Amino acid sequence: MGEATIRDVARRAEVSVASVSRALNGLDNVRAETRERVIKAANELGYVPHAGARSLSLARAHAIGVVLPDLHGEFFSECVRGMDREASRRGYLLLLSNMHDDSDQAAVALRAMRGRVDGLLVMAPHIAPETLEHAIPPALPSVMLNSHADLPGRPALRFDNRAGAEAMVEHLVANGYRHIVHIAGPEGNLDAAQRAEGYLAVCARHALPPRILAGDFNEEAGEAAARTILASNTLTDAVFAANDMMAIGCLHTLRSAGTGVPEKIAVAGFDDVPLARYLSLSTVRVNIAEMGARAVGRLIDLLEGKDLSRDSETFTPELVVRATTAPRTAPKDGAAHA
Amino acid sequence: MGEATIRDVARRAEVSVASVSRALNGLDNVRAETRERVIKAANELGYVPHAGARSLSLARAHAIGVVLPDLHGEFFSECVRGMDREASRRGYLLLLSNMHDDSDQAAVALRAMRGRVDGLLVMAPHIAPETLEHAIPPALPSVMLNSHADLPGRPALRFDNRAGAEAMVEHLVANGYRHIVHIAGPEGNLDAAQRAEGYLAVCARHALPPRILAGDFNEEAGEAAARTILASNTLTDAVFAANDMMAIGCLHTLRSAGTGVPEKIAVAGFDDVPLARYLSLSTVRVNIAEMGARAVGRLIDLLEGKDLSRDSETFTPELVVRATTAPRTAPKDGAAHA
DNA sequence: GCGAGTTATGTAACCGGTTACGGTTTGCCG
DNA sequence: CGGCAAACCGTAACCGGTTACATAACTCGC
Repeated sequence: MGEATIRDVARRAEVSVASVSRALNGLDNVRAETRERVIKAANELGYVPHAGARSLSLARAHAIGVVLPDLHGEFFSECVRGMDREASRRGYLLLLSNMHDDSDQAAVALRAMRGRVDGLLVMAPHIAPETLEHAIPPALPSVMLNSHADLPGRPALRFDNRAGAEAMVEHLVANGYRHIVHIAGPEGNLDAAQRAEGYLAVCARHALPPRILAGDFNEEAGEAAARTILASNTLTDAVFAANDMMAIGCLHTLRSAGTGVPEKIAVAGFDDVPLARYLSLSTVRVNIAEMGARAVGRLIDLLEGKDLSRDSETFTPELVVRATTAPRTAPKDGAAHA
Repeated sequence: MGEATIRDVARRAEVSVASVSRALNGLDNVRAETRERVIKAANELGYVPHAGARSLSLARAHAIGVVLPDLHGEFFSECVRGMDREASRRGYLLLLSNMHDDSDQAAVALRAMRGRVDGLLVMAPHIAPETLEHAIPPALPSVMLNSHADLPGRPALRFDNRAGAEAMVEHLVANGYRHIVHIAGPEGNLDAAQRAEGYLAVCARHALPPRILAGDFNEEAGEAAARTILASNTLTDAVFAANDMMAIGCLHTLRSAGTGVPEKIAVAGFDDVPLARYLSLSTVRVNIAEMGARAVGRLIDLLEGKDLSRDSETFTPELVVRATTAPRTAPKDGAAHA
């Protein structure tokens, strides 16, 4: 039933287990003829080393644990794709574990990694730093992605949501929009909070009246926000949503209601999901795959002692201007939506 | 440096390692007072059991390996999302490994799983069955996803690409289209081949002239196909692409060239990516997340001896009719594109 | 107060690898 | 051919858990 073990190979090649180990791992203190006998026996038995046992005695698993929150669509796959690319390039496997917005469950997930992985990649923008610090096994090297604060000894990689949001709102202002509404992301989410901050900063800078509608990163929130905007009698000539999905929901609802975008109201999002291009939605692009790959790279450097600087890194997102924020054509301060 | 081991806990609680193991694993032959002492000691030391060692002695890793090809966007994330949901519900972790279209690399990836996972989930629509069978460690229970043929002893889950394609082409015929071109997927890909089969079957059934253009599942292939169609003087009133991305590329190029969709040429895809809805693209929906979850469920049943029927399952995809295949309005056999 | 029966605990083997250490061969030299 | 170093190889300990088995402690009935 069970697979062949190193002892089976040893028996068959008529050598000791030590020689088998040495031969298969390419150590040089093995006679060529012995090595061949071993390799032959291993092939005949279809021997595959038991990674678990190996990592136990080496204290090295050649795997890294990835703990992600519930990410949507592209975001998740891009992130994992980037990580996987770098990991497999450097001979590591990825152990995946979602953490469904629940910090107890997160702790369980993190503990389950002990003894299976050499390091951890943690993305938890919704969990408080002290909770997190307490949940991560202290001896596991780890790299944080987009998390709240820096944890001592663990480099953090994040993108500058605030700068991205500022760039977008500045762009709107430059294109003549003055009554810009922000659809916020979920409460307590760090990305969302930083994007809102950027929005507020630009409003303050230009003495524009800020207005924030609640949202949760889902399309429906964008639709609801659009209805609120249409129903209210507050002047609005642009909407900056905290992510693309909400922007898209908003865009659709506005257009369905006969409100031209961008003629009456401009719409902008954040993330640059593939859909955005097709809808000509102006947005802010974050190269999440690259960040994932970089995070894996950093972690492995750390594991292999190649990187002793535990510095954090910030990725600056890129403004992507498309048709939904075309320069305002109506009179400078003319009525948009009443 | 290293984390606390079970022996440290034993020492501190002044009991033997056996008692620690028993106490922490909830066995009942431990005095209540002893158990408390052990738990206290474990907490004080921040002890977390070493999963690798544990799985070595239990011969159970509580992890399952997932080997996927290079999937695009949503497809990948949906698949992994479904798997993760079911896996974490049942207390398993996912070990992820991409297999970049290269069968040697696939073999390496599969071997690396030995001794880390209890079973395997393999999606490899591009790898020959015999190669695959040879590459999978024979003692590892596994479930195949969308792979070529059935492998003995390993259940396969797949969706009925052929039926989906037939449904779509029948729909086109029912809506009055007679000159339907198919944009094929990559050579050697099973999904692609089956979709083409479905297309050919319906053409034969209605005595329509089949016409297949090469493609590779990427958007550019759809664009190229559109240009070919526009340039050729063969009559064409509908395009059925083997996946949505090619359909979308085709759609854009046709419209940019002033060819109305669906007035002049209808366009249909396969997969129902989120984009499809926004572009009103008719397509065929496959619930990949559900299939992933089901695959994990089957595998765990198999591992835990709950499912001894090694039957394969087929998921039937669902026809999603949208605007790009609206009923033909022009004269029954009028000129479409010359 | 003593033996049987029950329950709690400890000792040590084991899972499948790696590797320090010591022993045996081999090769080379004088 | 003796002697020594170098090369090769085997034995056994170890990684950190689990658990069969042996042993100790405790209960109970008489």
